[in-house]
Amino acid sequence: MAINKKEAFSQEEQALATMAKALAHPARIAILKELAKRNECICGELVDVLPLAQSTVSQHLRELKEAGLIAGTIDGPKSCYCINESAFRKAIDSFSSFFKDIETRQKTAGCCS
Amino acid sequence: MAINKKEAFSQEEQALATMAKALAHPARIAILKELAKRNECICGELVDVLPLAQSTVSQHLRELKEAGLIAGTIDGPKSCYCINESAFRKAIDSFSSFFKDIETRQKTAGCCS
DNA sequence: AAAGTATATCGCAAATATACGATTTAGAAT
DNA sequence: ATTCTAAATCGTATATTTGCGATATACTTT
Repeated sequence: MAINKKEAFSQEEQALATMAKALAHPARIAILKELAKRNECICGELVDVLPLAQSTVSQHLRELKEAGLIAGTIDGPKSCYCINESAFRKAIDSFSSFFKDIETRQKTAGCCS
Repeated sequence: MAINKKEAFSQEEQALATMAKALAHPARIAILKELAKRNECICGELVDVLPLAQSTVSQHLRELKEAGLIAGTIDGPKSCYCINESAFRKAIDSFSSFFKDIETRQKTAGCCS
């Protein structure tokens, strides 16, 4: 019975929800912070920093990559990841305009606040 | 094997991930937009607007309520929901400072961009 | 009191996410 | 060529999410 009804919503709503989902796990938040902190790409150092197994970290990295938030290149036997700035900025813009939209419409207090 | 490792992360990371999760479904994005649009609280009109069954909408509303993003009061036989402005603003601040943090650290281009 | 209306909750099925160990892949070093 | 190292992928177990119909709840209207 759990058919995916997500397609029934607007592109914009779907896109924002997808970005939110990419950020919906503390491990992925931590990964993004760590990547930004080090600036230059790192790889398995994340495994040392995070309280997760190597395979689990790899999985989270793939999710962030699929969402487009990070990019990865193979550097010898290691893998090197970094933040995809343009995609990230687009994500920020989506969130910002959504938040702004909510805030500007919300002029007066609702009946239950 | 899927023990919850979320507690192993910082409070801040967990809180942000929780907020992101609340926004991680297009139905919940749509609900928030609709609530903001109408400003005054509405209830089951959401069921008419959304392509989902009444029980499913109710479930999404509960999730948003648990995340603190909306408030609900019982108004006779109907239920009345609206955006919890202060909580919402706090959420916006969390996202903003996270994004800002990422952006400011990310001065130079990473090795794989 | 009885019937109607609006919501919430329960129970269930299916899909997806989380996590890990084991294995595979691929380049580096001996 | 063999061994080593780093990372991705596979297989699997469990947890959570999504979705719906059916039922329960609670207030209104008749």
